[in-house]
Amino acid sequence: MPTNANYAKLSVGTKALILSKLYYSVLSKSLENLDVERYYSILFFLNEHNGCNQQNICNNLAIDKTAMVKVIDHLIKVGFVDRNVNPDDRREHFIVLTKKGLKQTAEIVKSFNAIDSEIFSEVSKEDQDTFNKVLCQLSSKLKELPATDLFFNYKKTGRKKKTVASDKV
Amino acid sequence: MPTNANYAKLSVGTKALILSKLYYSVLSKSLENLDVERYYSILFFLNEHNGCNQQNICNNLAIDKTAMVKVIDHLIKVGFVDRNVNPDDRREHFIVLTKKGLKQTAEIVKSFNAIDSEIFSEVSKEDQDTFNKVLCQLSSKLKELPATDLFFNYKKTGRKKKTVASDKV
DNA sequence: GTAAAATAGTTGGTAAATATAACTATTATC
DNA sequence: GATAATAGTTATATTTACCAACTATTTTAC
Repeated sequence: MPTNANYAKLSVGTKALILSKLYYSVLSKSLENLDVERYYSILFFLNEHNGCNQQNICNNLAIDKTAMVKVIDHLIKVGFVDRNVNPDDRREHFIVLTKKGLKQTAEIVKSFNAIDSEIFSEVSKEDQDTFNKVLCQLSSKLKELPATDLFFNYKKTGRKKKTVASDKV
Repeated sequence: MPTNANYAKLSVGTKALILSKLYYSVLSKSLENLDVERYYSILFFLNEHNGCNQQNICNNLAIDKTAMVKVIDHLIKVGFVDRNVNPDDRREHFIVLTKKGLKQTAEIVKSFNAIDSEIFSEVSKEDQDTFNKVLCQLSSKLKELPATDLFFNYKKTGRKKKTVASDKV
């Protein structure tokens, strides 16, 4: 019983969530031999932005900064990164991959790339470009969406929610 | 400092995860007045498949069945659904929306649709079709990916992972 | 017809993710 | 110099994810 018809009816948010679950499931299977079992996207990001601060990772990967503290703590514990105070702005802590972190992150990057090229292998270049363009557009749209304005028909509580930093994804 | 360049470099799995986070953040803000604060995708699915069994929801939304038990327990507690044993196959439990569940699920469906149409509003019909087609292709590809074959360069542990049901998303 | 396998669901435990509020330290702004 | 803003931390509570082991029921194979 194939359920492509069921799938098509889902919201794009739900389809994206399903895709990410399937993706990370495959990814983690392919990386079982590493010394971390998760945080792959963070290490992937660090590979491109080695030495950035924690807030930067949070903004680019849509991760809460209080969660990031524990993630970095863990990555320090397993010897993947160091946390260095920026002498020019002592509020900032630079996150730097160690030699071990760099080595294993290279494996992570390879796996990410291998999965991407595998699952896109039968998609035309044009369709890939369109897909990526729309994906980016949707995220941009969502970031600027003032939910309380759009959904005028729902009564709002007085609750405040988190703000969005300027360099967020 | 816009980070579209950073975003573009991420894997499709990570981009999808970010999209889903942004999406559900907007969604939950728009539905703060309801008697549930999550499980929206499950209620959305039930709206189309009222009376299906738990496994069916799991397969279509890529949710673990042990997690589903607790979700359904909660939805029963807040009066959104009933859990009825199928007399023809007493292993199966049908999940049926109550009158209250139907009413509030209608609001959820409205919100899902409102967000989708809002964020797709500036995307051409052709691009929408391409996007959805590729999204579906990627999920299908991921489901059939035998990670151990793809990543021949990684040593495998003896661990077994979960199997994939035939009607999974 | 019965044993074995498969399926649907449940339980319990562990670890991790998520969210929030309150907090320190530091720097920027007025 | 007071105030606000920023980067990060701590603490807490809830939810989720994952897995192994389990019951109950139905299907399959011999």
